[in-house]
Amino acid sequence: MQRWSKLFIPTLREAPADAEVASHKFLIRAGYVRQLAAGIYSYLFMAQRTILKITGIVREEMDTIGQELYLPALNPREVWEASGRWSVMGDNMFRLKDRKGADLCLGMTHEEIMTDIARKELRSYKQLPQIWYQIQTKFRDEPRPKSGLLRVRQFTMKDSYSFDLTREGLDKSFDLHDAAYRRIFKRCGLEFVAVEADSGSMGGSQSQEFMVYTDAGEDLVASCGKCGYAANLEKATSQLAVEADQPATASGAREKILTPGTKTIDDVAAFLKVPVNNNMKSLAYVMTDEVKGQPFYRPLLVLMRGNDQMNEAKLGGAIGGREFRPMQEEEIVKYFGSPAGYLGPVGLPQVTLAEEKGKAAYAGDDKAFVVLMDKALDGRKNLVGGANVAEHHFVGLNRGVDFDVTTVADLRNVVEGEGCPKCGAPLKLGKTVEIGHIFKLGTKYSESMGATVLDENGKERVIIMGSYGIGVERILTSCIEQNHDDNGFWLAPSIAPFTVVVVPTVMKDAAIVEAAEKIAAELEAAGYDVLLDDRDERPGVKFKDADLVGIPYRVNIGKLLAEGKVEVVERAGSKKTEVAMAGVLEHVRALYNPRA
RNA sequence: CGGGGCGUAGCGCAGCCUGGUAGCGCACCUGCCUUGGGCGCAGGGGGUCGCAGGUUCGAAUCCUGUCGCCCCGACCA
Repeated sequence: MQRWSKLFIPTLREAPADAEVASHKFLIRAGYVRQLAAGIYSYLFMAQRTILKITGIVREEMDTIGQELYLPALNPREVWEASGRWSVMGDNMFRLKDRKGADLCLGMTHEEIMTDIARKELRSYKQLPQIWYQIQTKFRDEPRPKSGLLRVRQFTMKDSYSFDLTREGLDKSFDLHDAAYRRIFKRCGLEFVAVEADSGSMGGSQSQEFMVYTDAGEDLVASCGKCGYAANLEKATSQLAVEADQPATASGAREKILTPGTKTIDDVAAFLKVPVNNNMKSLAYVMTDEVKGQPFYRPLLVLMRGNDQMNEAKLGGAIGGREFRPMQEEEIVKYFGSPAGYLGPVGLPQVTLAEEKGKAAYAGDDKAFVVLMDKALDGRKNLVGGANVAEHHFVGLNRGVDFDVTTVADLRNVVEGEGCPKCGAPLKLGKTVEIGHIFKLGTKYSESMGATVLDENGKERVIIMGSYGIGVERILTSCIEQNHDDNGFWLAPSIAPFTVVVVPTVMKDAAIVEAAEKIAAELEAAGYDVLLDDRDERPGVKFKDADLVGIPYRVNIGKLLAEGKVEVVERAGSKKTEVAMAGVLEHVRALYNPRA
């Protein structure tokens, strides 16, 4: 049992002005955390207690499928060079030098270190499969830390890695994680969805994210209430309504039209009286490419329907993970010979598509464009597009006649209400926070770093890996986002810093204090984490604090004691019940039994 | 990286425009009072006005630089 009067729980009546989201405000107000710098927080007593409970649950579940390790956060450059990520990670990686001038970094994730152990130690297929996990601090120099503990530069991650000989083995390791993650999040009291996701810069094939719906989220998830389909916007697709094409021009060929002052798609559509989606908008980018090891910038043109939004993750995937950025004004003039607003694919020099080690390669000089077309434009006729001449657009554009494309790909963002790709029911879009991510890495790291074993035929085989993460603090923040009101928040008893707070309303009343002590001791003995609010404060202060700090159950001992009763309050829903002294334990146990 | 905002007591803010040596509420300390939803009264402690430089007799206030923090954007050409 802990006594509030002895603890450091610095609650605040007001939240700092710069706190925006609920979890940030309440973590500060409830005395859980204090900020040290942008995206760097100190966890005080209450936060640390719940973090320990969360990691306790994570550890219990992970121990059923793997083994816990603990790896260095301070990493030498060499390990990250071995995988190629020393340069890929860019400014997101914290870097430093030791006294000898050698480069070090702070780990953002631990594929490299785990793979390094595997390549040095694993020799035989008989040692596989392995699942190794750790709970470690991760460091990421986020370009923009925000929303309290939601996007930070230092945080706790449970990360695990699986090592298998076969694809089937990887599938099994993946499924084990999927099941363990569901158990973990459920035990933490979270509502979550598992969604198809983009595997991003980590590389890999199948990828699944665990998301929590909250307005504080940064990711959009498209989901179908009918069949259960759910996917990150970076991956989501939909069934689109068929749209009517424009009739061909009178001549049957494309025609160049003067369209003065029409710099946006909407302007053009209105001017020509053509539906926006019969317009083809041209987005200009430059991408990094290389020929024979020589890197250079290559122009990239993306063709989309007028109303559609391009998704950068999808674009990145469509160009094989090459880096890209929007073209700047001077570059537009240089590559297109036209000012922005009138760009189109007609007459541009274009690359040819080659195949290199199973990866798409582009052949052509540095003036040659890669032209990508969104799938929604596939088969469309007589489109409107820029003429690469100021104040002019073409009508009657047709692929194969007026222009060619390098690749057709799904590049657009799904819009709410479009048909589910599986069952056709309308899709919903919701903001979410990512709390976990599991994916099949394949051989990306084991191959580049040389992690191999001998199989039963004595043949060298590259280990097949998976990588799996959980953001520990995000479990806490998500719980608060999902369970709060104006007065504070409540956590699931499994992760709350205390399960019950016992509140004697008047400390000068010996009978009340005695009864409170008795009840607190009784609950403690029954396995509850009990906080006794023995502060000499007015009842109102104690009640306000109790509501604020996330404890799911409260027992008030006060004026009802004259009748031999106390009051049990369930924080979620604020349900109050009068209970006889002797029945308190039984009543609370019916709400939650820590030993069940 | 682009744009915007803010740095004055632990928290929330005023003062700055129009320079004259810093204030309010909450919190904190002492005493009295009160005791079921942040009670009341009295007294008290606490601030390099983010930092550096400049202008001035004099700078929280004006100027320059710098650091920090927050928000928006970094797809619709």
